[in-house]
Amino acid sequence: MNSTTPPAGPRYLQVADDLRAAIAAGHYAEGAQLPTESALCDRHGVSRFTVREALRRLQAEGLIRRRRGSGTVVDTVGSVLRQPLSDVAELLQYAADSEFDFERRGMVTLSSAQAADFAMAAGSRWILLSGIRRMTPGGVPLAVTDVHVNPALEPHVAALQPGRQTLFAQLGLAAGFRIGRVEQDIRALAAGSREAAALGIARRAPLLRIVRSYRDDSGRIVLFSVSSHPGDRFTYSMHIDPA
Amino acid sequence: MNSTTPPAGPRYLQVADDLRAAIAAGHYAEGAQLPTESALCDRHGVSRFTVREALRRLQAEGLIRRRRGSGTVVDTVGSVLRQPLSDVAELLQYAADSEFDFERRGMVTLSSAQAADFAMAAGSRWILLSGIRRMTPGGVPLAVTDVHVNPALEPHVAALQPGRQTLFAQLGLAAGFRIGRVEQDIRALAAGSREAAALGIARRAPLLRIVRSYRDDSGRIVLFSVSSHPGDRFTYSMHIDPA
DNA sequence: GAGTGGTCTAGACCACGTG
DNA sequence: ACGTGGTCTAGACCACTCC
Repeated sequence: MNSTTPPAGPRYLQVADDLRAAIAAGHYAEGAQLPTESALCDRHGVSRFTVREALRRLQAEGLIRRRRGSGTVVDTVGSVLRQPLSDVAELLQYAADSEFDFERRGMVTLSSAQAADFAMAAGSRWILLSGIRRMTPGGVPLAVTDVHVNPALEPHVAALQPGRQTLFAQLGLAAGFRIGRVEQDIRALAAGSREAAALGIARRAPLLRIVRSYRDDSGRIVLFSVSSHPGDRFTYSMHIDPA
Repeated sequence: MNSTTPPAGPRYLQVADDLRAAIAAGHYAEGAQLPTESALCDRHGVSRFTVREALRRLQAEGLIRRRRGSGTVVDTVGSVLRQPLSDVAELLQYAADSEFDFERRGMVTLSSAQAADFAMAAGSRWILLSGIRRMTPGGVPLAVTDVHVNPALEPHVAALQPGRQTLFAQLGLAAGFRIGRVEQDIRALAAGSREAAALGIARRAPLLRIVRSYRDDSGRIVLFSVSSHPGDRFTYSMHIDPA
């Protein structure tokens, strides 16, 4: 037997997780210099390729900023309502920062109006779960969300748990598929009576509507969610880094 | 002297441009298989590292989709109002798909309310340009936009041209800086009288408000823009690919 | 000039999808 | 079984920033 235990996935993810945890633990403050690439190579006993792949991930998450000649610095802000979105990991992270309660509402068939609204196929059938997302349990509602699950996953729906894990991640675990592409459409519209009541805002108040579709790695739409956020309480934030 | 002319930047960008052009020219239809990595290595006479970096860019743009074991396929949709946003190149591409007319409105100082609204510093001073973005000249307005330019760039403002090039790109060319980070915040709010009149919608109708800040590579905010899109006429669309 | 990150090579082994 | 893309090594040279 070997003295080392290499259980987890790629090494660059382990390096990235290490750095992320160190930043979260406050070992590197905002604006602080991170170790150089060669230092990280030594510390983790990996090649520069691996270290650079790890740093690439952190940069995509907006956690660090890099400049040739200068080095790598921590570049993050802690505002809770900001939702940086660079990759799927970040998308899932957002879910972990808030609380989701839902109830099953049965099977639905999309009308042509809904289909156009959600960019989905008219007449398609889905298992509907409705819920509310809050920053803290019992706190101010951040969004009212309708989650539509592919009926093929019916056997796993009953086991879904509310909380800080995305339904998508839970279904993936239970049904054994892996994440593929995520698409999302964002628009503004006026609150209807249902959203107004659930969010505690006026009818016709501005809403931010986010429709996300999640595909597995074979391209099948596993579920799509329709989230309505009160305009005065939610800002969707993201960034893009060059190259 | 050598027979080859290596004028442009990194080789992976040349490879990426070649592939992008080939896809645009229809040599690879939507869903078609692209050459394998090793084939591209041979064709361009570069290492696999370089080819993979090129393919990584195209994947970030949403142009291709890759799966281990299967291969690389073209994966694009041509809908005009969708705005995939994976990197700065895509952001600039969006501008090229629409038409922007503006006029100079003079120097402004941000009130504390505006500062909070835009996530900028109160009391900061900017050169204000106001304009309207349309899909086609004289067509339906897509957005009304206020562009705030850093006063340090005053000498170059007079030379700015309306049209299909972003003001940011024009300023970068004129003032000689390079693109750094782009950040954007998206929220929903009710139209005021100015937006209503400019966009031809009702007062208090829902608006999608996008605030974008552009930094050069030293972190200075070169300009920020505040765009208001009519909720019933504009959907912001993006996607995220795994890993 | 010393040190940083950016680009690049020529190999290697592996996990996965498809025959 | 084979070919695909995913991960990884151990080097190298370069552009850039800072001292």
